[in-house]
Amino acid sequence: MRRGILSIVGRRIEGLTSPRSTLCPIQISPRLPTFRRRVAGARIDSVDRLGKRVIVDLDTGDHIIFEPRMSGLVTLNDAPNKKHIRLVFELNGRPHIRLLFWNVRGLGVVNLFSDAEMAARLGPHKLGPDALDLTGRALRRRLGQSTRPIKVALLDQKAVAGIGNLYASEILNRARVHPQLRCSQLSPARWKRIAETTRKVLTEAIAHQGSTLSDGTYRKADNRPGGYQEHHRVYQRSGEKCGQCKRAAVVKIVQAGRSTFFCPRCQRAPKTAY
DNA sequence: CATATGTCCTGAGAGC
DNA sequence: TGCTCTCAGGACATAT
Repeated sequence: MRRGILSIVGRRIEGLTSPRSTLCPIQISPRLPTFRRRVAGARIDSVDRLGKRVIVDLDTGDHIIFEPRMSGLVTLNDAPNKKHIRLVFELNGRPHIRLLFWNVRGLGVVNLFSDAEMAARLGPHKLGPDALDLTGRALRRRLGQSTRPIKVALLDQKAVAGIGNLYASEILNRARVHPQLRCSQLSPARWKRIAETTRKVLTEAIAHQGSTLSDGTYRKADNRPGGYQEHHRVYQRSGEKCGQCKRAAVVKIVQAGRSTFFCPRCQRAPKTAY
């Protein structure tokens, strides 16, 4: 998502509009008139990613924080449909481009933060290390004492930033760790394997430009579907053969109100410390 | 403090 | 242009 919009760097924001919509408004802070005033004329210095957020840094010292969340996108010029385009940033220069915030369910959030607000809201005590930089040591330090199931804990952005529900199941399947194991049961070697697998799975997913699921909402910046869903070994594959061992059937359970998919053959629950 | 649960929202799909 | 129901899930608020 970040790569797809890199061409906005160097442009200035000429306008910001929210298309008229009968849908619920996205959460935007500060409110649109203030937001618009603060970004008007600002030059875009860089585009970063932090966990699941896309961060646009302005020469005014402000930062636009996009949180597309589920079924949301930050994209250029074109979106899966017009109906769910929530914000349009008009940029100067040629060719003409517009930065779009597209969001189906209205769960997306857009914030405008100063440097100080960035540190307070997205600093290290608010957000764990990015999943692509994850080490077994860091993961164990943050979660090793927890009594939570490992799958639930992996979704905690304060422990590690960037793992969503889909990838938590895929990571544990590849690491061969049962999702219901408590964090405190896991050995250092196991934490190391989970961290390595996290980096691997997310790197592959990014290389394939993400996963477009059955609802078709996730798209690359050019509005074409991602390809990683073809590589899912367990996610949304209940009853099908596990993509890893190709023998046992994938099982779906619910943890903390979220679906978890796993392979009972690859991911056995050990009887002793693990 | 740690952990668990409810809540927000729209659209897809199942079942009748 | 059938209707109703369930489910999907990030992050936060609230409860325990």
